[in-house]
Amino acid sequence: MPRPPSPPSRSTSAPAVETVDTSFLETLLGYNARRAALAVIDVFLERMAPYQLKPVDFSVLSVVAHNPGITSRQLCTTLGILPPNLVGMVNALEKRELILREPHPRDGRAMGLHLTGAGQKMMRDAEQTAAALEADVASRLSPTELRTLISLLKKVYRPA
Amino acid sequence: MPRPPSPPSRSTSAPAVETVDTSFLETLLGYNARRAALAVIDVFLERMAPYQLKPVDFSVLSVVAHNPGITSRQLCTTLGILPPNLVGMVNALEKRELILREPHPRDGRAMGLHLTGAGQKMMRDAEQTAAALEADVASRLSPTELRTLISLLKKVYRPA
DNA sequence: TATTGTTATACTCTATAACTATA
DNA sequence: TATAGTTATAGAGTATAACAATA
Repeated sequence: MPRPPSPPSRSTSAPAVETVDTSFLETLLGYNARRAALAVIDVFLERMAPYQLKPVDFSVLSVVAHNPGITSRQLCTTLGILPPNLVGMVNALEKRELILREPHPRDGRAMGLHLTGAGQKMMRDAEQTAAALEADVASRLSPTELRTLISLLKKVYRPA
Repeated sequence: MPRPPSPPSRSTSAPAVETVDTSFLETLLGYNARRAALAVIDVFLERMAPYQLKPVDFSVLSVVAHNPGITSRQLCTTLGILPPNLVGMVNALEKRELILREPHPRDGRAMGLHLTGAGQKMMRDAEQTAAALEADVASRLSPTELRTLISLLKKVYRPA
């Protein structure tokens, strides 16, 4: 198992490190996926600030919007959030009158989650903003490249 | 601004929510990139457990391995870590005798970071394990698709 | 005056155990 | 008994301010 090129021999008068070599990390999918996700999230935080929504809040509201009556448990499973950690988020969103809990029609233990009128109105704008912001972040990709990228990402994390 | 198909009319005897619809979130690059990154990281944590390396530790060691003499400041800039948060990591890696601090040749304030012999030996195995693990996670992608995916991700987060 | 490394500290995120009320 | 929602709490991860030594 050969070690490729001999290291830059630190014992010379070489200037320690001038330009940092990250070529190995850049061969790793995990490294690149994380950097890309963080880049998008940075812009997300800026542009969604007017709505006071962080990515998790947005995900919760969006899933509730498209699945009225969904239970907390279902939300947790879908988004990979642990139940104790969801409670605070839902409480906060309820205090902001964007979301509300109603008794589940057939399970006395569960609560169905719904958007309020204000919540629905806000999410229409917020989802549009999110889509626009992503298009900006991915502006160096053609529409076809973006579709390819998303489809390949799904292949990585999707169960089947 | 029309609202597409009428909602599943919760007021009927409909079963609240049966299958959760995440189709909107799945159109978002940020959502998909984050899910994919988390999927890779999960497997990373399992398979790198024998080395007792979390993703950050691995990144630090890998960059030091390929850039002997690099300063803490350079490491922080490269990996997006804040200086106060790097201190503890380097201390821990130093205590494990994988890394060591040496005075910088030309800057009395700075310390150059280097891998120990044990650190170099371990990272040769660890980097091989990381590459193998990623190939497994991306097993549903062809080699060409994986190359495409990584190249598109770089286009998203890279400065230029 | 500016920068490197560091300490102290606070805030957020994520994780575990255990309780209650319903099933 | 098992599950939904909740509480309390612990542990990572991430953030800012400030200081000593050196540039």
